[in-house]
Amino acid sequence: MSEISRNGASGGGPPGRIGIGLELDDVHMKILEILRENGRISVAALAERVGISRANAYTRFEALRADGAIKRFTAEIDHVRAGLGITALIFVTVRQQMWKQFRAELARMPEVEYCAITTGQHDAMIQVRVSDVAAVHSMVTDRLANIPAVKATETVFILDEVLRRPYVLPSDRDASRPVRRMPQEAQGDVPLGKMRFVGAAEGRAALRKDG
Amino acid sequence: MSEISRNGASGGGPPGRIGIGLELDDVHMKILEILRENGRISVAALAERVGISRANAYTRFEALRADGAIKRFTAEIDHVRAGLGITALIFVTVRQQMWKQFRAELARMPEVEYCAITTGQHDAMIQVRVSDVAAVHSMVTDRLANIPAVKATETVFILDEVLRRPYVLPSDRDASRPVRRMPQEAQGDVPLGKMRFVGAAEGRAALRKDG
DNA sequence: GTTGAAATTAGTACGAA
DNA sequence: TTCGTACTAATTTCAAC
Repeated sequence: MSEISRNGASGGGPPGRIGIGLELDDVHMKILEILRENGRISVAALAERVGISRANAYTRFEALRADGAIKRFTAEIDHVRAGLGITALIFVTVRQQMWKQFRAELARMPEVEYCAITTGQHDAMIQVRVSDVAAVHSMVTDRLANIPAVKATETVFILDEVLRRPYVLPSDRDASRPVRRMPQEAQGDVPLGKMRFVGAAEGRAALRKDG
Repeated sequence: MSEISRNGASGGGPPGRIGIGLELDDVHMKILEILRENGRISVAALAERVGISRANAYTRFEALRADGAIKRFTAEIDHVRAGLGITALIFVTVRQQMWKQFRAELARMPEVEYCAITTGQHDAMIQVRVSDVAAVHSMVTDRLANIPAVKATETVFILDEVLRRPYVLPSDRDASRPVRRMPQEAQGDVPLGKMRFVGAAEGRAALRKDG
């Protein structure tokens, strides 16, 4: 089990603490970027790449860890090689006032790699990795459907994972959005009809409170 | 850019090689599990936890890396702390025969953390992390809508990331599915109406070929 | 916040089981 | 293959600046 808090905030920090604990400067950001692409780099090498002293690098490294800005270090596994060749997304509609139960049941399903609460038609999206399609079917019909909190599910299979980036930081964003434009002038000749934003369903705002 | 191949297979291996390069035994699996929860553990400590010699651990560690079973080591960042507090899922319908262009454009969008091709109503799901909701709007209307390959989009926001596990390996699965049951007897008194599996749309099978 | 030197640990090589 | 040991290189810690 590894529950992470609202939008990932205060991952490793002391529970109950709200707000920022550490003001992240450019050097912190650079450290995070490097650690995202190489989580096993030594702090000494990190210091050299960032252009700071080793002691400084150790201090900042520990601060980032303690603050929760770095949640954990992990190895990305090739699931196919590991015997889990099937990935599926299951969109779940959850009965109101039953989120606590839903989350508890999720914790008991090791096949679930990721779960997010979303706006839109469904309430949650879970990503599962299993060895074969039969296991997806079993997962949905045996386990999910038996949870009273689950009102309905919709399952799609992932045919290909095109992209998985560890480089998502504000410094990347700046490069792609050098100028902040007004939506009106930016849209120009774009056919707006092909876009759709889906907000939360009625009464959804209350759903997070009892989770 | 970090393109990963079909369902993540042969991630770091030599291109063009098909099939398994390394038979993964229980010891390999145990190593993968430990590295998923602690990507910065020393090989010496790894050897001790697995119960093998250091030399053996180094050999296996390198083999897993070279084989591509371990794709990379990375630090999981708290995106809120890093200034990217908004996460959204954008479901994209892609015009057939234009996947190559779509993928090329994706590579130029640093906000995109993950992209998968799926069955179901839409063709792809992309996950983006940005600093504010305006950036999502800008992303969808300015950038995605201007891609000819994009026929339509549907955007939902992630309100909370409940779970992100690094423990998805067959050994977990075995614990949760100790007995392989037939679907019929397994379903029992489950209301089947609430589940829905969504296959690929017509003509979708051809989509991956020109990607 | 930086540098440098001591203590510790990591990584490599190689022979034996 | 795997293990154990010895050897070399690098990292981390700590102290002074």
